[in-house]
Amino acid sequence: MKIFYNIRIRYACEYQFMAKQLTITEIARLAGVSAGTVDRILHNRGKVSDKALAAVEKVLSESGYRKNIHTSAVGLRKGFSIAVSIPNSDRGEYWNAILNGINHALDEFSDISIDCKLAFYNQFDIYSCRAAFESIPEMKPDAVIIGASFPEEATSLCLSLDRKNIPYILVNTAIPGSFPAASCYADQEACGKLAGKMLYLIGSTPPQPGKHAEYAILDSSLSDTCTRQQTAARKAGIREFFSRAGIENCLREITMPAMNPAESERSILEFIHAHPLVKSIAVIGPRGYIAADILARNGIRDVPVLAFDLTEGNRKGLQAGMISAIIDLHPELQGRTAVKAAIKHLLYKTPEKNISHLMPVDIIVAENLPYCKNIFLE
Amino acid sequence: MKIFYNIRIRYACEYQFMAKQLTITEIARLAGVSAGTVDRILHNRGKVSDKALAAVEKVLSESGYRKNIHTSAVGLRKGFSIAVSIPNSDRGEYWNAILNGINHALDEFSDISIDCKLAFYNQFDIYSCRAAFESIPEMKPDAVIIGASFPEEATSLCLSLDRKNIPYILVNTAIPGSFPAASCYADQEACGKLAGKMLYLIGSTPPQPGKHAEYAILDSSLSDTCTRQQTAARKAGIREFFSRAGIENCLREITMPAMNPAESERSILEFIHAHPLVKSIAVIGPRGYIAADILARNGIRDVPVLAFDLTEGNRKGLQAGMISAIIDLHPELQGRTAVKAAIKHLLYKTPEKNISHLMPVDIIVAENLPYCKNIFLE
DNA sequence: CTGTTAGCGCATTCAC
DNA sequence: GTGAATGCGCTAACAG
Repeated sequence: MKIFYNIRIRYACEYQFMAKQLTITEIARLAGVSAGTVDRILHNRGKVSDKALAAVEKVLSESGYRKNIHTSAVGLRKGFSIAVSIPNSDRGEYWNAILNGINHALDEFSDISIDCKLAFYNQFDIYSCRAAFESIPEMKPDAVIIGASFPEEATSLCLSLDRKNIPYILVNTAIPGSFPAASCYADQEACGKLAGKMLYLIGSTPPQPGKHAEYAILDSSLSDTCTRQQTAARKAGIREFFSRAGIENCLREITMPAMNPAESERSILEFIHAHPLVKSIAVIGPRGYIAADILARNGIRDVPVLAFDLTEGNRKGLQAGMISAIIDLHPELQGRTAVKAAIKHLLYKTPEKNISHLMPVDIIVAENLPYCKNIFLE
Repeated sequence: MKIFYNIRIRYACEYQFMAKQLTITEIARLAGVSAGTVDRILHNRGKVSDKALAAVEKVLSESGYRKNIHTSAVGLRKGFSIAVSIPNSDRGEYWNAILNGINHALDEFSDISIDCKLAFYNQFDIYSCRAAFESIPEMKPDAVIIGASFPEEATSLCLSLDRKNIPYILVNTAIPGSFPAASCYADQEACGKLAGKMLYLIGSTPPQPGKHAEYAILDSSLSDTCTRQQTAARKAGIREFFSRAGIENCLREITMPAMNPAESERSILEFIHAHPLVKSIAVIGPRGYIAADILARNGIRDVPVLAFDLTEGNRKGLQAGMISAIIDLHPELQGRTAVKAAIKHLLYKTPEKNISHLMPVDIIVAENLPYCKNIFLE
């Protein structure tokens, strides 16, 4: 938007005035044509004389006109339909936060009538994912929001949508080789670097003499392909931080069989006792609170835990002091941004494609936890 | 908003459908009255029979109706005028970020025609503040956004606006005894606690044997009354963190005469040499990078600096490694939230008053700096 | 008290 | 090719 500064000094203060938005009627008047002609030009649906076109484009470029998407939607007198396919998840879990963001955005834009169809699938069941993805084109949506767990299935859905010329937006993960209208995700390797720094910081407290310190990365093994790629990127980021900081050879790794509590507990405790120099643990998967709980129940209080994702469990772990810090990838913001991108794409008819919306990554500790939930309250 | 879940199982996935928004005409039809009557009820501008009122309210409550603020603004066929009075500041400074947030929101809501008049004043010149504040009522604005530096002047402006029944929104600082439509600010004491934790964390790296560690709070003295109140709250927060953590008697304070570079440098260096146990410094004012620069130029590399506010200078200091962490109070979000609150207040005719919008507080380090700017990109 | 009416910015249809 | 006319959700003025 253009802002015209009309500054004059008075007393000791300056005044600015915002420019008024021009309307289509106004543009038409200035160009000496009718509103209908301007509209035809804006939507390039033909049958306009070169003379009229030149006149209108001149006014358009000089005035910095932007159409009012809300009245535009009213004029269209039809809603849009958006299909969403993401993994199912319980309240307080990661994918549920993305869903919250989507719902929030639909709410925020409730004046644009949007019919949103959701097809959930089981993150660990490739067949349910195929079924969900196959049902998407059948819905004949105007746009699709895709949260991928299985790369091949996602790619095939993207290609199918490309063929049908239906725009789609990716959340949480980018899919190489696809041509989304937009993708909304956090840079996992950057998250890893941030995690590395926090792992290092929380692990150095309180200072202790002698011996060099060690830091642990805990990976919970059960997960789908996309999640594994993400955790690999996080791991690489952590290594990158330590390597850049010149702290070599201090990272230890441990895997936790996520679906076997007894075995998990055994291997974590064994690891801790075998590695007394470990000063802090980063839990790469979303279940930091489970590892933290195991440590707490076994009286291990001097090994702070760093977790990923502000899930219900991690949040409670942070409040209880069992978790020291959480890296937040803003899943709600991802969902919200995806819906906004879809609306933009549908209402502005000639939008750019393949826009990457990189999420902010935040460190949540006990002190700022109470303030971190209302980022996009209305 | 009400969401109706219309779930049916198919393949292995669930479908949900969003509810359609009802229109005023639809409400009128359901209640057996005309649209005009519904409108009168929605804006309680009287002359409605009890019977009609009851019928409409019934439909209203059952349908969870929410009016479309954008077409509403169109129907009003008039723009609103908002006056903004905040301290002047250069690009990249704190108040400029608030202004950015305001401009961003005006842009986001450019379809609602808003005429925004800005009256800047000099943060350190009470006379310019009086002049700016006195000019506000003259503008006859529909709503006012106030950024206060001088409590008395702000209070008097608030009272004057109260008398005239003009809603106002406070940014950055709350003003006791006023009745704003909303206030948008960060909890400074909470920021202090967060700063305390970070000060402690960055100060404990690398671990060192013997002697207990000390931590410093650096206060730059030149500032207006409101800022002094804020820095006092931050200081209290830092003390609170250390006291709760059971780390007693380890905080040292130093004041820096902000307008005297030579004197600042002298007193900081003197302080550092007199306090060799100091492990890290929190700069309470917005000019952390100046202190950081003094340390860097004098070869003091083992005392990490914690700063407040993502100003241009602090941002560069962080990138250059002279500053270790920055506490961000999201000034842009404050400005944006203020405008949104104003719009809400003006368009929904019966809004609640005195809503506190508490900002999130974030820790910015080198690793997440590149991702922290686009929180509310459209 | 109430329904009707006109008009806002936009998109579309339909004569000319 | 083009402008006029219509309708969307909403508000406000007006006539009964």
